[in-house]
Amino acid sequence: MLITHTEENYLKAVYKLAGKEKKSVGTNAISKQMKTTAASVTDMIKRLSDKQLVNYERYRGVTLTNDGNRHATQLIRKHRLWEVFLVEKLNFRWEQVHDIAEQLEHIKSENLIHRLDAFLGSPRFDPHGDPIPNAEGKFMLRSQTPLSEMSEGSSSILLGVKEHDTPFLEYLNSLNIKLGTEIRILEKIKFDNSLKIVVDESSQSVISEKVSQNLFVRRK
Amino acid sequence: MLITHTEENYLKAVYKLAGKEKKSVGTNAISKQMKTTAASVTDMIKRLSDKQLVNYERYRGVTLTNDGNRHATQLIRKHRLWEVFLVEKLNFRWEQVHDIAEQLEHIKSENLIHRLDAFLGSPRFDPHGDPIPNAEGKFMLRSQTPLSEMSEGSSSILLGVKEHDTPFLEYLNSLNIKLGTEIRILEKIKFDNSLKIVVDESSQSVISEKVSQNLFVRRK
DNA sequence: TATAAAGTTTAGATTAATCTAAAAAAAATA
DNA sequence: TATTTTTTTTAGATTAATCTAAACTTTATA
Ligand SMILES: [Mn+2]
Ligand SMILES: [Mn+2]
Ligand SMILES: [Mn+2]
Ligand SMILES: [Mn+2]
Repeated sequence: MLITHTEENYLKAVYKLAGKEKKSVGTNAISKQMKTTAASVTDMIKRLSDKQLVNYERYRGVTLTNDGNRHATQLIRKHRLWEVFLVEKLNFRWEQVHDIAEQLEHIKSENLIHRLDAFLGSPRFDPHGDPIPNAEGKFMLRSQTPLSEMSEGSSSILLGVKEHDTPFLEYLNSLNIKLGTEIRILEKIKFDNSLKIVVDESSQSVISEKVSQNLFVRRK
Repeated sequence: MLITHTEENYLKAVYKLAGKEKKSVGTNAISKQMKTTAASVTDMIKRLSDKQLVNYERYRGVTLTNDGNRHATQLIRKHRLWEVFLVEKLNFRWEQVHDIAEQLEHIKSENLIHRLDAFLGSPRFDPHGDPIPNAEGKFMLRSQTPLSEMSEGSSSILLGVKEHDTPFLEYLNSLNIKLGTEIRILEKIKFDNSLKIVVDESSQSVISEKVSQNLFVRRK
């Protein structure tokens, strides 16, 4: 059964919004994510439901079927593998790859993705620290904590970022923060939960709570 | 100005059918190439004409404008670079890459193609021996002759193939013929112009005139 | 050169994907 | 519980890309 480019993007949106609790997703939430209108979403949901990719009842929101979930997971696999390719082989920086991967993830060829994976050495994480599901759709989980929950005086290593948008990643570049960087919390400012940090035991910065919530770390 | 996936495919079709003499191309020829109907072609041609990508006069056929020609050439550049990537880096065989490259050629990112070209070492020819235009759209020309025009007793080296469809390339594989292979003509059969050949001074075969017309060689 | 054949365009539909505006249902709240 | 607010759906259009059938032009040929 052929799934269009657009249908694939809706599946990804539902997957993302459902979270790991796989909760039911509403029309408005999808329309916001997809930058379309609620009316368009209702239309598309009916189509996905006809194709047995989502479970749908009027006014009740949608969940992915097993088929839909599998398809969404494979899209994420492709997206993240292409991001690794772009960074590792073509020397793109982590803030440049997402939009190109959004296009590449729709290329249809099982053989291609199988060979790409092998060429890259079956990476387990993408350039933003997100896990890459394997061919069967299984993710490698690892324990990570938002930096915002670490205590004053602690040192940790950056494992991943929550948001991947370019301005945020460029901001991290400007602070010399990248995957693997050590971050020590000098002081937590009580007033707004901003953090005074030391990056790789060299440069000192202050970051807002919002930034610290978007940095996933492990205790060093 | 945004050019759709479909519009790009029509531009490529016109480019191909016009040949290097850049002759005017008719509606039926395009519909055959694109596997659509003449009516669809007329419709699309009007759209391309509105976008100044083709010159069009009713009942008179179309030619590419400079813009259209530049765009078509860049598509061919992308297609052929991706084919090189698939063969050189992902170990695909030459008969497997065309359909995947048909998808990859539509990925939009100048930076991507620039880096891909560098990663591949700026190859001048693709896995089928077709020249890859440079970033300015210039092709490297080289003199090559169809094997069908070589004389009895001559030895030559395979530089390229005219058709790239999978069954033809698989047939060549079965004859141990690939780019760089030496082909010596033992005998030209007068009746149907089929050729008795020796491949790499080891295996002997008979190929039809049609096959020999699709093999481009240089005298050894 | 008149007629037939080939090639091309127009007319009118269809499908996917989108929109705005209005109606309907569910959820929140007074 | 009645009313208001929010969310979702339906109705009706629009645009890109496609089709079939019919009309029209150009080219070939008798
Ligand atoms: Mn991404
Ligand atoms: Mn990523
Ligand atoms: Mn090709
Ligand atoms: Mn090729």
